[in-house]
Amino acid sequence: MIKEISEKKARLKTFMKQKGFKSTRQRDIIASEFLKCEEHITAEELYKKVSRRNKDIGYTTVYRTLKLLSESGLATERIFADQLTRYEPVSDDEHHDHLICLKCGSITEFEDPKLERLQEKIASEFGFSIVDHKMDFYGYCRDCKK
Amino acid sequence: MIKEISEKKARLKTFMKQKGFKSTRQRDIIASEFLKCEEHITAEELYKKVSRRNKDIGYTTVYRTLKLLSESGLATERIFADQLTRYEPVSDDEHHDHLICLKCGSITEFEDPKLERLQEKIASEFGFSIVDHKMDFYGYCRDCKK
DNA sequence: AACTTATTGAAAATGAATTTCAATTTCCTT
DNA sequence: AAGGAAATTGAAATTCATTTTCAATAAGTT
Ligand SMILES: [Mn+2]
Ligand SMILES: [Mn+2]
Ligand SMILES: [Zn+2]
Ligand SMILES: [Zn+2]
Repeated sequence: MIKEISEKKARLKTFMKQKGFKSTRQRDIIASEFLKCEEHITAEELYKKVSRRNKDIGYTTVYRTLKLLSESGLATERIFADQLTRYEPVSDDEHHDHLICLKCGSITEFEDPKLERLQEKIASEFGFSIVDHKMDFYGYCRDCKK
Repeated sequence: MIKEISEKKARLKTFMKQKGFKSTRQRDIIASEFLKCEEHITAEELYKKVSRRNKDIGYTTVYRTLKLLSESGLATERIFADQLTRYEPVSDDEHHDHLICLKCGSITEFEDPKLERLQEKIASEFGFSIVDHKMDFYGYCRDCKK
């Protein structure tokens, strides 16, 4: 997993070079912190993590770097019911959906090919071609429903 | 359908009386305009419709009345990818999901019991009990995909 | 009519996210 | 290594939808 992180950082560097963006100390720190963190993090949460050791890195730069990570394909933006933009590291190109607990806030991921196929089928009945979809379940997780 | 509207307005009145809210000219106008309008409207859009004939009704009151309509069960709040809060009249307690066209912006509604059942099945595998879900498809409608 | 309570609209406030801008840094070219 | 164009940075200002505040007004109860 440490290898995976440096591999991703290498990918980011390639992306930046290709786009004419510059490598900076800030981007490196923010990206490292992001890539090793738990999933579905907000800009503010990441800013706090980064600030712990680097008091000179600005809020704005965290926002900008998270955008950059999205553009490079290393992060995905997600917005759940609280309307905060969250980011999660992308592991290859696997797609997944989410179960969000209304009590503890935990987010569980799942993937179901049957579901994806059914979605395509429904869409095609309307002559609709799906580019993307959002599928979030809100309710109570095993621990919270008691 | 005109009967349906006045029926809903009656329901709203009952709700307001029960909650100790007052009937006002503004609420009546806003609710009427909302209930007869096309679906998935934003506060601003409704404000414009209302303002056309009633230049004295404030923006804030439209926001507040839309909230009231939600609380009374006559409207549902929906947020799609543009992050604007939209409201749609609720017809009984039927549930539906949405196909949103990325080109023309049209929103098509659908309902699929098979999909709902599959969702329950997936959730139960995680010991998760669903309270609500959000399922939006983004892509191109029949007309726009050419 | 008198009175209590809710409602209204304008303006101010909120809060996440974006933009602006002058100072600094990166990195390409000599 | 030095110069210089172009990108980046952080703080502060701005945006934009939505909410809150508050004094004036309207509703509904007695
Ligand atoms: Mn996820
Ligand atoms: Mn709908
Ligand atoms: Zn939980
Ligand atoms: Zn379309």
